[in-house]
Amino acid sequence: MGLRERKKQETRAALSWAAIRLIVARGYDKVLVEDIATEAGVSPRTFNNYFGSKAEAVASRHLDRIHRMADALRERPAGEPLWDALPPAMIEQFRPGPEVTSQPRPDREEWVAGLRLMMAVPAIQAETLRAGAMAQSALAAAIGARTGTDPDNEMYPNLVAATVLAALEVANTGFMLTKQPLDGLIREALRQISAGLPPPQQ
Amino acid sequence: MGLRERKKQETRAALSWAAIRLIVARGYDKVLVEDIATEAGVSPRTFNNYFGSKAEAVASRHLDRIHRMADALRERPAGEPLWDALPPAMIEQFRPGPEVTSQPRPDREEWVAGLRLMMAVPAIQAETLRAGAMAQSALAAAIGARTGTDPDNEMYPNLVAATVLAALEVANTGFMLTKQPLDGLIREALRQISAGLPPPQQ
DNA sequence: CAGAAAATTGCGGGTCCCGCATATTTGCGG
DNA sequence: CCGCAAATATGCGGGACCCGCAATTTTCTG
Repeated sequence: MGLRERKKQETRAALSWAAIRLIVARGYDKVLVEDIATEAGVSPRTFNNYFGSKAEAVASRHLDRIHRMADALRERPAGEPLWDALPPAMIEQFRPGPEVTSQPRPDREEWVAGLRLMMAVPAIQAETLRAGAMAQSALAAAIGARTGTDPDNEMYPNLVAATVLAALEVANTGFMLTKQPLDGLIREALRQISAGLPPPQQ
Repeated sequence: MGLRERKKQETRAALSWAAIRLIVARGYDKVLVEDIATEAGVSPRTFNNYFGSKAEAVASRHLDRIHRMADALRERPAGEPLWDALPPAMIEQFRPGPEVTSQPRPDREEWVAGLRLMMAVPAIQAETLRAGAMAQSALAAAIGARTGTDPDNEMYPNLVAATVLAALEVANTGFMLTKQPLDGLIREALRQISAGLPPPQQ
């Protein structure tokens, strides 16, 4: 990857992160595209070269995370069973990066409250889900590679990918509502799925 | 439900159906809100009283379908195991209604091609997925009622609902790509999930 | 049938999103 | 090291969207 490509990724990440920070702080409709562009040091027109909407900019962080999950899954030990490899590959990707830890950390409560409000915006929910759907094929490819199945001709890897993302979404929602640790929720969701989701005690 | 409520539902359905028909025929960005409103016999402003965007109007059909799935699930025989009740409750909801069969049926190939194009529009993908997420809680409630679990305090019914919708989505995609019958794809997806999605032959 | 409640409509304006043309930056070969 | 070609950033303009608000019409209720 040349310097050109690298810089593009940086701009993209800067825009996405700026969008999230501003929207969490101020609320979705009190942030204009112009604000985000200024914060990231580019022109408003350039924002729309990278993202088709504010919501897409926000969701792109989620998109990247899932792509990293797919990569992480490929790099798990070769012999490891699929359902053992999945939890760590997923949970890893939630460690906060430098752009978070470097900043003067805002009040935790305030941040989560702002996050909740942001995720309540219809357009953001929609784009976040779409980001998942976009990355689903990458995840399916990684799963296919692990299990010797072909995503283009078999349902299996696609179904696992879709299901895993559904689990992630349920865990995320649970985290927002109950504040239980996210990693525990993810592990529990995957456990139930790999057990075939049997109805309790019957 | 009074006459008032009924009429609102009719208008809503008329708008959604008009949006779909026009967009499938002409393409997403060659259909204005004004066109849809005219087709349904209301003013453009009224369109936005019902839907926040063109995409939401399109997706509302999906939303209704999932709500009907939840209702159908509640009406399955009492003793029937959950994973036996799900496939028929879901598949039922794809029978074409009168608004489809009454119209002079357009060319089948052309229709599917238009549908594919419509579903390729990012905004429509996003809103369709969000419609699923919206109806997910209704589905979870129905599942909770069947299995004696509480969606507010337990992960199980929410996880099943999310997973079932993921299966539906994979089946739908498979249908779009391969033209295999949808009901078979749904049954197969649910079967694999209830079996715990084991990797093949190992 | 009259009054209240609800739905429809028109208008106005801020924002978005994109096409297009231009300017600027980057990478590359000589 | 230089200048050319490709990629990227920017400015401008306009069509469409989306929503608040207030006025009008329709529907329900007693």
